[in-house]
Amino acid sequence: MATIKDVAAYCGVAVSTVSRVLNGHPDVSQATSDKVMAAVRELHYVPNHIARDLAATRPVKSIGLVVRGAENPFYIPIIAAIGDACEAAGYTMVLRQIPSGADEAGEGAELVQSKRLMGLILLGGRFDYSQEEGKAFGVPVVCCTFVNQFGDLDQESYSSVSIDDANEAYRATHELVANGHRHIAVLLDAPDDRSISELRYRGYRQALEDAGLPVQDDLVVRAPNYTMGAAYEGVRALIARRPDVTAIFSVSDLMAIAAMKAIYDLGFDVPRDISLIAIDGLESTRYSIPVLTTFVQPQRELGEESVRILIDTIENGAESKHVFVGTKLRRGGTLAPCRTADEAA
Amino acid sequence: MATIKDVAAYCGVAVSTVSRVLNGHPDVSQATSDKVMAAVRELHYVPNHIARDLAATRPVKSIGLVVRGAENPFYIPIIAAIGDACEAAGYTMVLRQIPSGADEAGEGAELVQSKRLMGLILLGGRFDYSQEEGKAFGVPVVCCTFVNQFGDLDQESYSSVSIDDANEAYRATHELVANGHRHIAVLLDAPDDRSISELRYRGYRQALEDAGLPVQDDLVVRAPNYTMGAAYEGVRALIARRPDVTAIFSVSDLMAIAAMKAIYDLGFDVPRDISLIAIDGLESTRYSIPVLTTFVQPQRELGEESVRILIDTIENGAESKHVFVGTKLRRGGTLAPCRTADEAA
DNA sequence: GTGAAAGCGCTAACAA
DNA sequence: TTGTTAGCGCTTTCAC
Repeated sequence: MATIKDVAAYCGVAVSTVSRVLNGHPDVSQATSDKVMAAVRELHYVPNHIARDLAATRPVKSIGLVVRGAENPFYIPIIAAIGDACEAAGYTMVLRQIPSGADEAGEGAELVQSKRLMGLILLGGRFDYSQEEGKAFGVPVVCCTFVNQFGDLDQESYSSVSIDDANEAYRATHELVANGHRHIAVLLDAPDDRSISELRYRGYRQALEDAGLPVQDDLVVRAPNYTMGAAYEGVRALIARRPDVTAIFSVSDLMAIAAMKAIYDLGFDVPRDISLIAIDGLESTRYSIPVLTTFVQPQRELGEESVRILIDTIENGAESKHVFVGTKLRRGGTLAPCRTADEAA
Repeated sequence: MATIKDVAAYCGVAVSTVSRVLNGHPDVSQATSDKVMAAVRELHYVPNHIARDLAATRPVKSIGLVVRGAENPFYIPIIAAIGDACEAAGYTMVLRQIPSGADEAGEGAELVQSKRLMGLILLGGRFDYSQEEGKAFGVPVVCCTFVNQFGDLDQESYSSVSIDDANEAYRATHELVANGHRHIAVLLDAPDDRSISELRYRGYRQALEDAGLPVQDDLVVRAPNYTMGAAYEGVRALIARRPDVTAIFSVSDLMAIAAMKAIYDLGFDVPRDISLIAIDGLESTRYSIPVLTTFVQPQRELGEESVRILIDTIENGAESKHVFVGTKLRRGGTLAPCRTADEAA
């Protein structure tokens, strides 16, 4: 494999000269530059990034992206947007996928140090980082799609870009209430994971309380890891124990799709018998029958804003900030007024 | 940031000693080892991968994965499987996502050289590599999910793991024929991209010919980039111009879902009026109503087998091979016997 | 405008 | 068992 030395030898100049033309430094004669470039092509020379990064005194523009649960299609456009934004800003993105159960704080810190990264974006992480974990990173951190709500981490020590989960869940649940629904179930992630699911659950409860409706445990369905299979089974069980349920708020699109199937398989109709509303806005749920009614998250914006904040912090020492991006209600066909509203009220 | 020198100085030994304990080499006294490990913890030392890789004389176990069109959910489980398999084999996976239009052969070659990778997996690539492109890699290459059918690349110069696209498409189309369908449309990717879509189109045509049915251009729907939106519009147009169509073979699950929606929105029923069959087997299409009938690809197996072959070639110089993995027909509810079979025949 | 030389952090002979 | 030393391929002063 050709090295910079080979190129230098090939055209009789010093390696430093080759380095200069390769990096577009001034003070190189056109003739030398041409000669070097010709040699580069001739020898099929490709710079070795490993050596380049090691030698570089100016910091290498690179950030890490730790994705927990990358099998979730919701993250795909976000990851793509982050990749594009990094590319555009001249940064290299190092991606690390970790299983749902893994410790992304530790993994992230290790990644940052071993690859000498200048910043870190956490996608789909936990909500309970400790102060110590926060300090271990040593570089600016942005939490994408979530806020560290349950830990004791200083809000000044990191940034975040997400939707206002509790509030959006409140809005979703309120849509159901406003349509006359009284027996409203909720489809959550596995028990007590101190995550997005819990925040949305709070919004759901608040909406019920504000409407003067009771919060009932047997209207709660918990599907471990947001899986469709678990959601499907959970909703079947729900309908069996609570045949009076007329609406379901799902914390994710995919679980709502599974719920729809469960309802259908039991011989009921969406939205005639049971209404459905969710949060996420996956592209594919525009093609469900009927179209899923859901609060669409601006996925690309979530990713782009995360990169913007991170780079601003890295390059200009900008203060940390926590931004909420808005969602947009896609009015599909899974929500209808409650037919039994009067008697149920 | 602490370096190996700091650790060495901290506990009064040479850097080589630190290096030895860090890399688990034998011939280090327990006492020294303990001392070093303590210092490592004390100083929060994390080895610098960049320097390590540069210095390593033994080749760094790493492979590249170039994914073209990573926004396709079909690839997610494959990427995850490849990542897991690499991890298990002690290899580092470097992922490069590139847009659908990009030149993955060039990108792949650049990636391999600049990061000094030992092998390359191409996911979702083109089908027409030239011999020259093949040589440019310089390391073993495995094409995952496709075979280089249209280029003039030697079959001995690379490996591949995929389904037998033409054959599976033949089977899918044949299922429709066997159910009495005579006017069978096909839902393809954008025009003439010399890709999977074309191979499947071949299988479709062959199946029709073998059944003595004509291959008609106006039964072909082409949706650029496999997008759902294009598939939806395309199928609406298809039904408008060919109201006699009773079945559609889609080369991908997602396009089939979009087709289903189009059929429904036009007031028709699946499978009563139009039957649907596809290839892919996405998890989420188990929850469509009715369940999509499709040939399920063993996604994890595709990824794992690719890694196995690549590493075998790297480490043992194994010969290149081309393996076909099988699919499994998931009999959902989108396929029914043709009601107009008699008159149409 | 160009070359010589030092070193980035680490590994791996080779000595001791 | 441990220390010394020479690089890995590149960037970057500092001379010339």
